[in-house]
Amino acid sequence: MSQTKEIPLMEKIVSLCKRRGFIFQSSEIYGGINGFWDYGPLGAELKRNLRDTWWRAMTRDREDVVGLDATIIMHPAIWKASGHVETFADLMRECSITNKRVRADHVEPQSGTVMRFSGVESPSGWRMDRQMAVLMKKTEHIESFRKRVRQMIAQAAGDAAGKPEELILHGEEKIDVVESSVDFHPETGGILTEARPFNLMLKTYVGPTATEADVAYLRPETAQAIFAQFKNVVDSTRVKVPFGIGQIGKAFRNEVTPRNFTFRSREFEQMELEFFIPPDEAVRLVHLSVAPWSEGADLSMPQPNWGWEMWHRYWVAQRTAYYAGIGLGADVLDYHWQSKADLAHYARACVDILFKFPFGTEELEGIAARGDFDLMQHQKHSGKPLEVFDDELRAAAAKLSDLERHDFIGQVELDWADRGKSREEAAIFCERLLKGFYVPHVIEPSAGLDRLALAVLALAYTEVEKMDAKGNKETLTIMRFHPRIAPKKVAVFPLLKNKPELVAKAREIYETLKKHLAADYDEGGSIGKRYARQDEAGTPFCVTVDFDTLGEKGPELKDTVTLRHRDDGSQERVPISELLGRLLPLVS
RNA sequence: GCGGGUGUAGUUCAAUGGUAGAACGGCUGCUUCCCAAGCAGCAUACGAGGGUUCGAUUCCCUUCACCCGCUCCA
Repeated sequence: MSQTKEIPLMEKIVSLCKRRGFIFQSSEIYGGINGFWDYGPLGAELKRNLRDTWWRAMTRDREDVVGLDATIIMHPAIWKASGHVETFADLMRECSITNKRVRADHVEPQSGTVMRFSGVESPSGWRMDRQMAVLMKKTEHIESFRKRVRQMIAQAAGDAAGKPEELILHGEEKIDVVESSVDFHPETGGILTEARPFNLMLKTYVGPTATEADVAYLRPETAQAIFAQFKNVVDSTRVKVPFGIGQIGKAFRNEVTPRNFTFRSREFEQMELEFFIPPDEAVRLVHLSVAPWSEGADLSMPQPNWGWEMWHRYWVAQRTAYYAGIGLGADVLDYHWQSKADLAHYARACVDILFKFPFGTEELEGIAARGDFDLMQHQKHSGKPLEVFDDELRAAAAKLSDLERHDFIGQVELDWADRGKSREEAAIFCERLLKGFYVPHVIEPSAGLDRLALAVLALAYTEVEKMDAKGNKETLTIMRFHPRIAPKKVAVFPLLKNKPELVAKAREIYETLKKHLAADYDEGGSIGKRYARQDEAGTPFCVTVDFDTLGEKGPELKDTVTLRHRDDGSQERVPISELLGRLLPLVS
């Protein structure tokens, strides 16, 4: 048994997920389907708990956020407005050696000699018998060309091919001389594949005819529905900026390479908040200045004079506190502030909250300050105004003198010019703003539920070495979930299953507890085995009914049970009547 | 999508051109049993399709899935 072959952590987690019913491969009996995963009984509970903690923290516990539950398939125009379809129109071609992708209409014409290799092999025995055509540029020396080809192949093949300089190229021959050809990759010179449309949106047809006119998409993010329903929410709920709309739901992406278990899958669940705030210009008009952010600023309570930057920081702090509340503390999280160059053109700032997964530190959530880009896009494409009206703003604007008004507009034009916006755009914005109207800006904390589930699984996974009764070393697995998110909160056992009095009492306790929290009942195997089973399920508490419970040792222990704690195995004696009161606060 | 690797009970592994064996887990029974105790018994697997062969889990091809590297990631 002490056969210690080191199995990577991720593999152990995947095994446990299957063994205990957290996560299964989708459609497994048919061989599985790439990029899709199912949650088993324990996983479904875990995911539901996570979903609930988010919903509670982001909507119910707040006065300024409301919820939405929109459809997965929406009007295709939404994806045109959002920019998602644009990529779809792109025809992409790939270098046939490195698979580097270029837009078909962006290939620069090149001239040179086309060389063909019939294969390559390395001293380690690796070989590739594929024919490869590569363009040798006019200015390129044959030796540096060969070196470059070897490097390309080595890189594309990864570790298997070994060192690039040791690769042996076979069957080199000149096959053509081309002038201004667009069939070779501008960087690598590798011959390009046929152009093909490239888009990560999953496509379907609405209606029975299934023609091009019926094309619709499964949403690649839940956010757009929130923008599309912005006006309805505003009109139906008396919300007032600043406020947010939260949504949890499935999204779909035709990922090129689903990887890392459930981390990148093709069907996944998002938890997104779009939090709408006034543009800084409106804040300045009403409050004369915008609160500047600096390190250590008080972010505990939103203030009326906050601009986008404070709001953005506020949400980073809120989300960090949320993660801490379910056991993901500062020690396992990291932050990546995107540089100006990485940012999408419309975004003002974006921070990724990262988790230290076994396969690397990867994104759990992105919190973006998106300006008014989204609502403006939908306003433009739908032709429906998505402005809000603000009495206070209009009153403040009305108080301005002509000179102050002029100065204000001038300042806005200057600021906007810095962000590449035209004077006309600034003028239209000012005109509306001074009448009390604006299109809200947005802060978007967007989290992946499946990623979060994977993170808490990885974090919870703990192995404990132990000597068994025979003196052999054995490894026990404990899933140390935060009690709030644990799939099962408590398990109830009779010490022995062949004593009807013990069983009856345990059943009675179980029936009572399960009305209030996710409970489990188990009488199979020895008591130690049952504890171990619950440890693997991550159940934080176990309750055992024994002979003392029945009063066999005297009246003072009658109607008390053993309460056993998962993380340290400690036990205490608790009256049955106090159980629920003890457990409920710990798990909710 | 490209290259490499891997597919055998629920899990981790073994063996074999003549249809598979273990450990753990699961189930049943016995046991005043508090941390995977013991005893007895039971069930469960060659990813899928095709080919070669008298016969394929084993060899070949295709396919699917998983892992790694590249690529992609609104």
